[in-house]
Amino acid sequence: MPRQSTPMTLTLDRIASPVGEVLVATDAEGAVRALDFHDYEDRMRRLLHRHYGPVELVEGRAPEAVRRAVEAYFGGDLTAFDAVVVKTGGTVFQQAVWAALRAIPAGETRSYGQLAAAIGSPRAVRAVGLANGSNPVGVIVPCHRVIGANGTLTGYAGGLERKRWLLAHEAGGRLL
Amino acid sequence: MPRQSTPMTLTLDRIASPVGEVLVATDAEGAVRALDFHDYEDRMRRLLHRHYGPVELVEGRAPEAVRRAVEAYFGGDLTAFDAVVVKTGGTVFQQAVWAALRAIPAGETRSYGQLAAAIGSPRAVRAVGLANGSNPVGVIVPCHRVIGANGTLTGYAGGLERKRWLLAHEAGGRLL
DNA sequence: GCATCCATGTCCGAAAACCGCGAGACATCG
DNA sequence: CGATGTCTCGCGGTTTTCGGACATGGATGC
Repeated sequence: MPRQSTPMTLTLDRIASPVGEVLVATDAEGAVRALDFHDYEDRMRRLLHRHYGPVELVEGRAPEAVRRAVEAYFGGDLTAFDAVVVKTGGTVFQQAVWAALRAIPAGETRSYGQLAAAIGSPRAVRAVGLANGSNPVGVIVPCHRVIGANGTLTGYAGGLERKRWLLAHEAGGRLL
Repeated sequence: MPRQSTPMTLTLDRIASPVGEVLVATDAEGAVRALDFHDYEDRMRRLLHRHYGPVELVEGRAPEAVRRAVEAYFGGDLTAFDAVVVKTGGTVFQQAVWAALRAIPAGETRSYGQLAAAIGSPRAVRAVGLANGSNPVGVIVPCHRVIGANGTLTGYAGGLERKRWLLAHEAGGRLL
């Protein structure tokens, strides 16, 4: 619950993708603070507000490196995000989860339990799901690579349809 | 509710005064973050923790300018604090109250109602009292200059005895 | 004057509700 | 029998809600 009074300013860009327009919020240093799909803009704002307090979003272009990475990823270069810098708020636990997410290579998946174990809290499975669901930087921080222990997709903030698409995209044609 | 994980480090100095030893916590820039009397050290730590999360206090000397100001004030130079920089956390409301406090000249007093009106929330009288009571920077931010509408001293975090002394000190012999 | 009572704004701490899970217990159906 | 489905319950972190507390200040009634 941030109590700061000085509002934070981010740049909001919109980039086309096969699964709909993507919103990207970058800060003054060019780090990505949020990424979401256009039909979840209010959710994005809510998350930003939760973490940083009052946030002002001004429409504008994200740094070219970021734009190129997004387009490259959707074009098929699955490692395009490796060099992108993201910055997040959130609790210690959430940061741990999100960091662990970025360690999952494209094309692979993990179960919520595996992820929980990876951060040292093997029983915090549901908490992982919760943290996953409040990930502000979609796609780049690949919360879509986490699925149920039995292979079910279970849920995705951008809609299960997109989760399915992303996983298929990353599988490159292999299985589902 | 600060969620930062990196602990903050402050310098804790002790300065003698006619009403007992005074504790002063200053940050790396030399700004005063807390000031309290020695017999309320735990309260000071509690407030610091509330505002900044984990705080590490290392014993050491405050900047000379701060030390001199404290000694000068207790020596009779009532304007000695004017140039001292204080920095506080707290909610928007609290910051407003504390800012309004510093605008009260030495030798004068205000009622809780007057202060509430001054910050634009005329009915937030009790809230002002509450904010007053959680002022981390005693004496410099003169919460002791606020008294009941009928002239009662009503309360002081450092003990009513000290409040009385401070007001008498600032009145310079005039009345009570 | 003095005791009582009440409306008031803000903040804190405790408690409850919320979940993008997962394991186990059963039931069902070939 | 085994594969599959539904259900129940415990799990842990976060968010939300709620109940008091309070450095007041008026309005009342004696």
